[in-house]
Amino acid sequence: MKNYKRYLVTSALPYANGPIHIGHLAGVYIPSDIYTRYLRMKGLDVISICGSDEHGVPITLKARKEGVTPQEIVDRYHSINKKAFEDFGIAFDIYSRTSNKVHYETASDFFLTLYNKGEFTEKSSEQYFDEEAGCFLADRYIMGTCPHCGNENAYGDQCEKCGTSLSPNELINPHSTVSGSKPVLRETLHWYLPLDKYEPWLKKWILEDHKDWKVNVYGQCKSWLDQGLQPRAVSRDLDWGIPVPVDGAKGKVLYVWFDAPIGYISATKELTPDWEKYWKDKETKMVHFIGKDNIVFHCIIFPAMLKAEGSYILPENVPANEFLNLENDKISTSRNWAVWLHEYLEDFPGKQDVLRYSLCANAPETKDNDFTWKDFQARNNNELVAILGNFVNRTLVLTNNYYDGKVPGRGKTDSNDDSVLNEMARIKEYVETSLESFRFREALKEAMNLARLGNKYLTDAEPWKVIKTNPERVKTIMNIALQITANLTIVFEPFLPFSMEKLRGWINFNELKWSKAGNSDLLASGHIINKPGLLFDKIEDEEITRQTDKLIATKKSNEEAGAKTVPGKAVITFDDFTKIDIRTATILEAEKVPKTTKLLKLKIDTGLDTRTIVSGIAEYYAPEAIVGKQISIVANLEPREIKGIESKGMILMAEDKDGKLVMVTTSDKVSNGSTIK
RNA sequence: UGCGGGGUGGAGCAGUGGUAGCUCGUUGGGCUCAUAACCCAAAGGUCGGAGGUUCGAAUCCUUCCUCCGCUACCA
Repeated sequence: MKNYKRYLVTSALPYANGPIHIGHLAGVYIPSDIYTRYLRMKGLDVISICGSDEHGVPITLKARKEGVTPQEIVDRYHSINKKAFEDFGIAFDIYSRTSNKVHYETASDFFLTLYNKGEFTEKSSEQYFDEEAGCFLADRYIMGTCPHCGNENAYGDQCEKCGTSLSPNELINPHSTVSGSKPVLRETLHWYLPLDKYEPWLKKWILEDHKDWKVNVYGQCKSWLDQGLQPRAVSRDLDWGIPVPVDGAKGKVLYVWFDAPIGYISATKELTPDWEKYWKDKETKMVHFIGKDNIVFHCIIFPAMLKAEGSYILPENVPANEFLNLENDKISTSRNWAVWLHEYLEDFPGKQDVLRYSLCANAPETKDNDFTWKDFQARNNNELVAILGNFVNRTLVLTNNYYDGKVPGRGKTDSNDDSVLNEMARIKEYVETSLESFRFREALKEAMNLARLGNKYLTDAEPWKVIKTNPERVKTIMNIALQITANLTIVFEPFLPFSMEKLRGWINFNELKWSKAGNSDLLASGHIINKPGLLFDKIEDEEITRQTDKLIATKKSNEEAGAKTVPGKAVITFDDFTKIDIRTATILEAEKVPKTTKLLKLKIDTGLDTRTIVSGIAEYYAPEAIVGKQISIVANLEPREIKGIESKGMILMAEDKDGKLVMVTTSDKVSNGSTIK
């Protein structure tokens, strides 16, 4: 393993439009915190960088919705999240923000360097422009009718009703959410980073030189590289963000994905005047902690930017985690399906380490995992209380009883003593190896094995019995139990900093050097320990029930919200209505469109003609079951090509609130082509 | 749909060719220093299904099913 002079650890910048939840913690911030705490304990030169990502369209939308400025939004969540991290002991050296002056300068300079080196290509394209407001509209600023489900409040990038992703020019009757006017297409110029140019280099750098990356990360990169990279726009027409620092770029800002990772650099600048040695010296090891949604930015785009700039180092590893679910359901901010950090601390004050422990022990390192309150309780009661807390308690109580809190001297050891002491040293190595390779779950389990070892040692040695026959021997036993306790404060420090601080206070021990772990003489004979308390408390069923009830209530209110029928549409004239040619028809043939999940190709008799219609009903109707059925169709809809088949018309379907489709038919059989009015 | 990542005892996971392992839970026993905590033992798996390669497969190949993420068809 190469030895580096210093470490630069970055954690994904949380987006400042909402609070932090357990998914963020488990995926990114707990691993990065454990890693940096460990490196610091080794006495290495390490800095941990994070901050709020404060640009981008969703923040401006949220601001508009609440009638405040974007700055107010980011100020709010920046301080909430900064505090949440502090409260949980996530020890960044700096928690900065991308609305800082130093970040504006850094990002502008970065852009200019690439610009002057001719690394960008320029291209103009047609985008929607709001003539009343006098600005270009980002996708999210355009609303209109969803061509799929008829929802009149679909956004330019996605319809939130049916989940379809859209592009603005697909919307029917698009209108600007800024002024309400109908936008027009207008030419606009943007700068692109030609990722394709870096493809050969990226292929070598990742696919050949970094085979050691986690399989999910490597696989995702390989997939992108195999498909071929496209130039990517680095600017947007928007007024919230960092202005593009060149002439003729009025009203244009850096695209948020370009500006955000540079935030790592500017935060470092803000932290130390020595920032360049962390970013530009090959002796620095840079590690990005992120979630799986961020892989492409940190493994492909940001490295390409750094490479294009030329003077920066590249990440040595990008240990991305998968996602955490909550009680079998995706965590979702908008559905309030989450455990928010600030709420957790209100319900479980002082129990940061319990959450840290259960999230790390169940971290989604190789696949999506599920957080359940029952598991949380079990981890606390059966592991933290029963194994770690109990061992510490047994040891300290016995020491106080027998020796009045004075560490007894160790006499001659027997073979069992020796093997326990050797095992202690070996556990340190295991924890270390696991941490170095970003296997935090495993590292934590190994650390817990030290407490298990201690429990077993006490039970085997039975000092409470031996004290009656051979008090000298008990001194040795208790000395060893106390050495194990002192060791626990070191190996658990990265994982459970709050509890270990408590424990160090009880045993008057403040040696936080990783190199001391495995040492069997941490507490000298005669060393005085204090009266202990309990390291962890049991969590009763009622507390867990309160949490699950809370979630059940959330689910219920979501269902009620979802059960609302689609809002009514605007009034139309009778003329409008008569334009629609609705008639009965019969399905003659039906077959599945190959390589699709939802599409059926139908041949139908409309009374006027026989025609083909492609319909997205395959999930609800089997082809053979619907041949011969009489249905209703819109006969005069503009033909459209779907998966290479021309579809002439649309079959009427009733869609209920969970998206189930049911055919609209007549109650009695009528002849094909009967009009419906 | 395409691509990526998963599917291993009740739960959560490890295990990339050589007798299937860990933590928790369960059952039985022991101990009493300890927050009914601790220690020992046992039960529990045809390693998603089906084919194949091999002396030998959870592990390699083919194919299918299924879950998650990104992506795509719903006129």
